[in-house]
Amino acid sequence: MYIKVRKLGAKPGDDDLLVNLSKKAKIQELRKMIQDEWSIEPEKQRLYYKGKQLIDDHELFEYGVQLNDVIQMLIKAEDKKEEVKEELIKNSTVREEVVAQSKYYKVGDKIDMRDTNGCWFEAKVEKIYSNGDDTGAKEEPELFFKCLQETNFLPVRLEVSFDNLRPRSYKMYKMSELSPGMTVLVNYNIDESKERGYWYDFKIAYKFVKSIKGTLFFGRDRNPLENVTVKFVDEVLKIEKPVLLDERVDVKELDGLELRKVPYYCKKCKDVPDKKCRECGCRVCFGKNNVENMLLCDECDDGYHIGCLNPPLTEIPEEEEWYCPSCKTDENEIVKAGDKLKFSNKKSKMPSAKDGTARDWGKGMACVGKTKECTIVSKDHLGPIPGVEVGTCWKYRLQVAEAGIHRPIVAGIHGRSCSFAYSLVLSGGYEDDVDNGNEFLYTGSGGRDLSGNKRVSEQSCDQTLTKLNKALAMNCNAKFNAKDGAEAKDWKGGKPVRVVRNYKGAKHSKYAPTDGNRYDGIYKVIKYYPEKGKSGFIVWRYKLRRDDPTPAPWEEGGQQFDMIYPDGYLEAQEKKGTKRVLTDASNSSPAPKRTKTEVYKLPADVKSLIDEDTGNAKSWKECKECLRDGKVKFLEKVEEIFMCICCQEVVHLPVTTQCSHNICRSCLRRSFASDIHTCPYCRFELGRGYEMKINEALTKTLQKLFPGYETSRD
DNA sequence: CCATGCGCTGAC
DNA sequence: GTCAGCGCATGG
Repeated sequence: MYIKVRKLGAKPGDDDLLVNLSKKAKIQELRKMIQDEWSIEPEKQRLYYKGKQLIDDHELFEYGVQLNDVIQMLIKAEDKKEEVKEELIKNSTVREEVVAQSKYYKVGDKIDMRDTNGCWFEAKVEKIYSNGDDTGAKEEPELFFKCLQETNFLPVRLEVSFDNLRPRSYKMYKMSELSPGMTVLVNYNIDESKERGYWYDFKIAYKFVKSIKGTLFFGRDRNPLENVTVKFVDEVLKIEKPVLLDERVDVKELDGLELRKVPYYCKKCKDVPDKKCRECGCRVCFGKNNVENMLLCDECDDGYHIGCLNPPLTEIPEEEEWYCPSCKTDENEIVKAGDKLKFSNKKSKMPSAKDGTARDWGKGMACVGKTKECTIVSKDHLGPIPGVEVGTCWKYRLQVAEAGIHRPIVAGIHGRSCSFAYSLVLSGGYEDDVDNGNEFLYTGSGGRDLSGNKRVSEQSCDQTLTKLNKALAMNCNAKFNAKDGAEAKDWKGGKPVRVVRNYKGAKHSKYAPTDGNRYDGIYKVIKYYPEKGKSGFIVWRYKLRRDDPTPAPWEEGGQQFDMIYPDGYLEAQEKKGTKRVLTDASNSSPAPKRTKTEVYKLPADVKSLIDEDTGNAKSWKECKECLRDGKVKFLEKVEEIFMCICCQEVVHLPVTTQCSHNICRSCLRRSFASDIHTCPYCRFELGRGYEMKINEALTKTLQKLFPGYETSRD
């Protein structure tokens, strides 16, 4: 498995260290590799993953580190005093606190406070005290300020020194007011410079027409990060200096000032208020309301309304720690927060946890998990996946799953016995398959002895028409018959099945790709019947025939695209290659060629439709900027731009409002609470009895761009 | 929770 | 080339 190490503040991809490690590797092994490559002693490496500091003697696996994940590294400062200071900023001390007075701040003040990453957060002063320690601040070095973050979500309480505190910024600069040399407060994302991030101090070096470039200060030591381009130039704030209480003038602007934008707390629901969310909402009711009565599990971080618990609680429990019903079961194993990592019950029960396994399972691609998930359509979506073309090739099944084409990683059929089959893979794993390209005979699953933790085996008993076999039978446009099977009179009326061919099918089929997995389009079940297979046991057989407007890859006009590899895979292979050359001069296999991205040219019909859609001229302009990055990137952008704010999917029968927002008509209708209709996105008043006119041009464009768009909903 | 599964690769 | 046997995703 390969992962990346990135110095805190480095640009993604710029100076990332790609390391090939087993997921069962210990943290010290990772440190050793960092030392070898970057000459940074292990003691000086502070490694972070998902907010946890990585500790020696634990495996990457235990922290849940996955393929291509990024480990952040902060290089520890030489100075011991600095560390003490950091601790002071971070944790409250248990020593006696004496209430104290500040010349600059009083309790209740709206301020900005800086955390150890150098990010400024809106907060209020809760308490000012001294405990005899020196905080190292220039002014009022003896004082500690206990501040509570102001946020719509879960507030953090920090105790900061004078230097990490200042009056709340409120003045928004106009572009014309900015000039080189100014130090301002900006929004920036250190990991993904194009995304929204947190708020940092920033010194302007250059000013361009629509952007500013300069130095960003981040981290505890205000490390300068040069050549940073700020994306959110409309949100640049003036930094306020501390003012003596005697000289203070009240700032009216602070009343009713909205909180500054920060990255979504929840990427799933994009923080849309009142939208129920199973990610960030209560685990029982999915509601996000009533946050003050929501308990967070100290183990899994999931939230629960006290009233939703069984039995419900009437008030927040006194104890500092609380564990949710699903984590509480292994109480004796729970380790205090900040203490060593807890060994999860599940992981300790896995076969690899036992000694005696000679083989290291964590190295290759055999046991890695998904790093992406297809959310364009739901898991039970029938038909093509918008944006995925016939002829698309992926190296691994895992990627096919991530693309949403065929979700299981091993199983050949994806479906639900209570509905239909959605997709299948022809991989030559069953001896009774017969592949003639436009038509093939597929074999059901089961009838095999999988004991001994196996995934495949030879047939050893009769198959039944249940589970996945039943699901695939349901696609056939005929009355379900679990005894004799059935045949469709009108086969095209059956439910669509996405079909993938795997290179292993080449054993018996000339239609299989030479490598990887290829999406071959939509097929339908003509008939299904039980029959004695080559093994002598009964298998269920399914006859499928292609029903897809796009020519198949083997037909005239059909296409087969360049192989898609997992992110970072080729780089990792390349690296392995060079390593081998260094140690063993005999072998120098060239690294696989990278595929060049080809500029995508819009088809003429799409182009004119886009021109017709004047209401979205600005949005389309933004999308078109991605054309040079290729078709995939362009479509991703279109998806992003034209996502409905209510249902989080590509807008369906969209209405374009006067305020230039696109919302599904059904979503818009649902959002109207009173006679006065407002835009659910920006609250712009659309007027009484607003006529929800569908944007025809946009609808048609989306249909053209995403095959299957029409059927992708309802 | 448990059962299922047309992948994947190191070891032999 | 063959094959044992792992974590993972998914459904029930």
